[in-house]
Amino acid sequence: MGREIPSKFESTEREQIWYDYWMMHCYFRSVPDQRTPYTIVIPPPNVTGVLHMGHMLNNTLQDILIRKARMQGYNACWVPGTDHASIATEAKVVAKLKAEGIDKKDLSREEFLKHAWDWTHQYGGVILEQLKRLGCSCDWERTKFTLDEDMSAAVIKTFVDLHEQGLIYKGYRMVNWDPEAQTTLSDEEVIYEEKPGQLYHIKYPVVDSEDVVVIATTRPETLLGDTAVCIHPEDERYTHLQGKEVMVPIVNRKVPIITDTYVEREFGTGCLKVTPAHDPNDKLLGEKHQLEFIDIFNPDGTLNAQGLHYEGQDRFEVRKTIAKELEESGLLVKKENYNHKVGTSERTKAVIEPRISEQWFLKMETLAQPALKAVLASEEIELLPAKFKNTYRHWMENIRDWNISRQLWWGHRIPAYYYGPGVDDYVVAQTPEQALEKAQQLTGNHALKLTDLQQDKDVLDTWFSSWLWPISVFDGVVRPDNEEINYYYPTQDLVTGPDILFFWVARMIMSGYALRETPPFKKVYLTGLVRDKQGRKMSKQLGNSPDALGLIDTYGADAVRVGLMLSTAAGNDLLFDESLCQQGKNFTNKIWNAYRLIQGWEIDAQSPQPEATRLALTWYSHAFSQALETANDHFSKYRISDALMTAYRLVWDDFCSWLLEIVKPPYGQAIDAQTYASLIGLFENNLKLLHPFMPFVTEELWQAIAKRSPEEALLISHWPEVQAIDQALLDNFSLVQQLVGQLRNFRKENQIGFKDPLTLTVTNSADALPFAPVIKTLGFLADIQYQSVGKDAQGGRRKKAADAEEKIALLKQGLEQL
RNA sequence: GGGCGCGUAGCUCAGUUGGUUCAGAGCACCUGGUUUACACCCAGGGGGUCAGGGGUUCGAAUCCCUUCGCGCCCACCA
Repeated sequence: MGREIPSKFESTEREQIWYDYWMMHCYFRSVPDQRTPYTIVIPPPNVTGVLHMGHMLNNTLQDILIRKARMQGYNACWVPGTDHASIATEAKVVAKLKAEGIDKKDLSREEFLKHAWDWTHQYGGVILEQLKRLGCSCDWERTKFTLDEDMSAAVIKTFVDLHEQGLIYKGYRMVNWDPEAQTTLSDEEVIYEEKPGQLYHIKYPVVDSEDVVVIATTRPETLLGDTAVCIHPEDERYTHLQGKEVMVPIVNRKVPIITDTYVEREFGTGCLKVTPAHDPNDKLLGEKHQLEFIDIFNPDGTLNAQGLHYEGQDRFEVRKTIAKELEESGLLVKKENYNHKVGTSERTKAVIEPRISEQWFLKMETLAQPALKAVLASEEIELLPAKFKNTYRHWMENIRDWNISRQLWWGHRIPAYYYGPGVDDYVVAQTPEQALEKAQQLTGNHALKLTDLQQDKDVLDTWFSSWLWPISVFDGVVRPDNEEINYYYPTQDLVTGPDILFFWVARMIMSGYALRETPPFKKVYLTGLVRDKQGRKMSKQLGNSPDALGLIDTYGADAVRVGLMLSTAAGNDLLFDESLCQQGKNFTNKIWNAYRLIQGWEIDAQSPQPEATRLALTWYSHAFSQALETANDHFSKYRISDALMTAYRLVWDDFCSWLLEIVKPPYGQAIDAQTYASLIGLFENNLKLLHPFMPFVTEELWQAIAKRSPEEALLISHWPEVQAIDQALLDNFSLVQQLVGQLRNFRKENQIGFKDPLTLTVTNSADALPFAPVIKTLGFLADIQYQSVGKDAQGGRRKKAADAEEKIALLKQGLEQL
């Protein structure tokens, strides 16, 4: 690169060039060696996703951490990858096929999976390419996908092992059914939303009597599945009904009136209809009182044959028409408006239907114990910010078994093989061959063939692969003693959003202790949500999410990174405003122009270094060390935003506004060689400090300063060391800064131009005037004269601040005497 | 219903064990400046009853109580 550099940093073009340069020389590649490892595993984004603000935020943070660690001499390893996201991806593929006129129902499992893989191959790499544009220095050769063969092997092995330990079981349970995706969801995937609804009061005639009971329900359609009516045993209003039967309207089914203290007498009519197949509480009642379970729904949320003449109609449609039918037959007493919480699917937004079905579960209680201890008692794992510890504890202490089966095709298929017609006629094994062997042993039937085995149709919850991520990416599940897992694991930091604290973080902690008896990471940095300026969550529906790549195109990746980091304390939401990117861009430009100034000077090897310059350079090296120390401290506390602001002010204010203004040679004159060399050295340190935040512009300037070999790239240079800091010197300089300000005001107030020479008279109290030559230079002073005014009273130790104030006051006086 | 957190300048936020580094930073704003790195700039400036009230203390943004406003998490009231 020649001496001429453009007047602006051409981010779009140059960022790409530097990224390719790094990639070509493979400096992100890490292999185990003598150094201490510093490892981060990426929260794998959805394979078919595109980069959004949340990704930019947490990946910028990870990149800053990994780049700084790399510069500090750690063997930095950031493992990238993507998640197959079974329900989300399957939903997208189904929608795409539908748009093409293909119904999933008409496809075989194999045909559907082929479409899903095609989709994955088409879009799978997109988000990773976008991360490269952000500047993420991941170890790309290690890129993993949660459905890769080795990842899959880890999942299957874990399932088999946990099953053998008796932790995985099959259960006939009430689960959250998503009629849209037609699969079950774990409790964590259900979002409860307050929704307006209606409370219907319905008459149930008492058998062999003119009497009726009135029940209140928000879901009248479920009466088709009613198998009892329940009252409180001590409710005097209904004592006379105990032991009798009622007739369920429409279906005309005789059902018993049962009593249970579960019923709240004050709510509604104090009389509860019991639908064991479609309500978790009713299920408990049903089991307790041995009631019949009648499932009235098809998987898609329409009614089945139990729905009589409503068969085939949608549940919400039936709710309306059934109310109408009841009204016509005079059984509807009233309906009132009522707000209630409705469970919806996190992914499809469909209203959840509680349903009884056969599912696979993982027992959580024993797994949770060490994970709870690790965060709360031993603090082997630290959550940042710590306020999430409470939330974590609450969840872990009340943990429920994890429903890990999903009625989907896109995912890891459950390794259970049925050899007979019964629901329990199965064996669990890693391969069909092993399954056959087991089945033969178990049944004693050695005539069993592979074709006699039927593999379970369900796949595993996506998180059942993600929870192994920090271990499986190093092949630590299948080969638990390999060199890589022993070297890289446990990882250091995990950076992710608090929304997946339970889905993912807690479960990784559990798998870490279950599989390796160690924590998967030491710190968890929980970012905030990215919100818009009005504080609203960014979402596609609102259309308030800026186009992430568009921002990079407009401002450059460095600027966007700085913009994001400027106001983001751990765990605090980030109110994002594009002007932050503008601020980032302004800073990029400022750094760029500082270099343009320096490199534009002629160098004169002969001319001596001015005293003011010598002093200023000394001061800046101390100021730099102090800022570095502060920034290091912020980093150690994961206060990334503060670390950046420290560097920002150092470079903008101290370096550009003070140092460069002092050393700047008069127009047309050359700079002495010694100063130039020192200045370049100091500027290089600035670049190192800024590199983790703004990798591109700093590398560009680093390479512009001198021709460097790939081994000398800034990316792998060494983080600066903190030198001894002379605090007195720094204090003195801040006096200088104050005094120069006073001088400027003095000129302004008295309308004295900068060309007019001034003389400052200093009394002997301030005769230790620090940095006099600097003051002379910056204040455009002709001279500084010292004047004795008698003995100075120096009684005792005066406070530094008071002393300084006095000095400034005296100096001011000196000015007024001019 | 239970739990956690927040409220400091116009905006976004620092403010560690109460005290002369306590009222701060960045942005925004106002005033003045540009033939000589950068107007994506420079110099200066204004601006806060630290949500309201009460208490503890020699002393409170900081600790306690209370009211109001906001956010998040958990929970089976039909």
